[in-house]
Amino acid sequence: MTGFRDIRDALLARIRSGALAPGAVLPSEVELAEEFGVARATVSRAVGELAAEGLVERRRRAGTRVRRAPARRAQIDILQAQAEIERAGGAYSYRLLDPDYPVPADIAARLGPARGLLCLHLSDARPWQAEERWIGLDDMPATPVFDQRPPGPWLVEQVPLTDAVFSFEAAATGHAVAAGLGIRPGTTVFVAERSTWLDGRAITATRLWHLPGYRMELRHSPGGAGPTG
Amino acid sequence: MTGFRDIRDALLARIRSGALAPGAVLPSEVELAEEFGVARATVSRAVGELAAEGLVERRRRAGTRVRRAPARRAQIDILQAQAEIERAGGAYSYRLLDPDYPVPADIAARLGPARGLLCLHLSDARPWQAEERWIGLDDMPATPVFDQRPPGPWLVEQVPLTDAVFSFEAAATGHAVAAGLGIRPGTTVFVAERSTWLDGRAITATRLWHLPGYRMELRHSPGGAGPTG
DNA sequence: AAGTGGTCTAGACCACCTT
DNA sequence: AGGTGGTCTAGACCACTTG
Repeated sequence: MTGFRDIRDALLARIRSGALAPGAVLPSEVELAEEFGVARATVSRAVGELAAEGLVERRRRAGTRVRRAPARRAQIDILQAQAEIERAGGAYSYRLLDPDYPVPADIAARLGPARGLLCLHLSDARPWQAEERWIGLDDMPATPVFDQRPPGPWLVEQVPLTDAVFSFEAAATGHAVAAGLGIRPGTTVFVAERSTWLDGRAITATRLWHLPGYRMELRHSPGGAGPTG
Repeated sequence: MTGFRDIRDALLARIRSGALAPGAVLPSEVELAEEFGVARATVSRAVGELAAEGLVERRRRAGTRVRRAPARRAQIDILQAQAEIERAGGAYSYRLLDPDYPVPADIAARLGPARGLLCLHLSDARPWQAEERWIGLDDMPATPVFDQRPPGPWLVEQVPLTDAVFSFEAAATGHAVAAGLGIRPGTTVFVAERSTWLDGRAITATRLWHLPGYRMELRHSPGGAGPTG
């Protein structure tokens, strides 16, 4: 039996091989349905997946075209520190470094009155990631002390689903962060920042400072199958 | 009329409000179809989107549950330098720095015999990004000189769709890259690396070196609507 | 004006997994 | 064993946009 995956993969193969070159128009859904001997809805789902991945572009009346500059669209799963450490085979531990961490101006502008803290995620008792965390005080239930458990999981439970803005950069560590990580202050490292929004209001912001040499990796596979190598 | 988006958004609101707490089981598709007065396929599409975003987990017979640790899954669109510069309002230009750039061992291990080059992407005639590029020589049509046009678009046309592995890190610039960017050698900057694979064979690899202060930003919105703030 | 994709319906069968 | 999600069908109507 022919499923929507078969059709999606067949079209993907045509694109890869060049049979459907960038800019080319695909046969219409009706034509593809006849060719593959399936209902139009099945074709629609197959082509819809290719469109969601940015490989083709669909427009009513104009039809479906292979994109000339395919969006290299990758999905990242942002893991909590504990999950990432344990996936790498390390034993996770946690330490609160500063329960009353200052709130910089740019964060205050976003969050309004906020509480700051600095904590450390360790792998096999070695520092692995320093977390600056700021939590807005509006409309937020009384926050725990976070001296035993990290703030991330608690926040996820309080506000399970939110919008987020991520940014990644190379930035120089301040004194507190460097001391926590055990590196020289001013060392430039990889920083991942996340701001979390609910209904247009910022709720919490976090900056995650990694050790020198850290890499964030992600994979992208059009069509779903993972890279072999 | 009730569409699948309405149902998706209604369920999302229940999850956000806590009416459907983490771990809770959603009503079955049949029940939701009755509640909203739509066909089961419509409910299925709505819940399917939430599942694709990692907000709920579906299992046959067991039903659909709200994930306890929601995957914060974000989609990145990796832009070509020219597109990113022009989107930021700059005038794009290109310069080839070294048509015979050395191939480091780790790249050679992946690509086999390869050609290397170093080039520069400029915004308003100021260096913006240095690109180290290596192209495998197997099964690749004769490569142009790349003295006028960047290699990225040419490769996209040759091999429109490929798997890719991305990585991001903070790394120290070498002499050639630093000279191209006009910064001090050894400066640690944000680096984005991409390896491109086709059918398990590496085709090309690239390392993109940015200026100090560069940030890569991306947004994530469960359900599709963008963050308001 | 006409043809394309976008969506929905009502029904059906199946694979899978929990009970 | 039975209920759940997963998928497909055949048909329909609609929105859009191009020619």
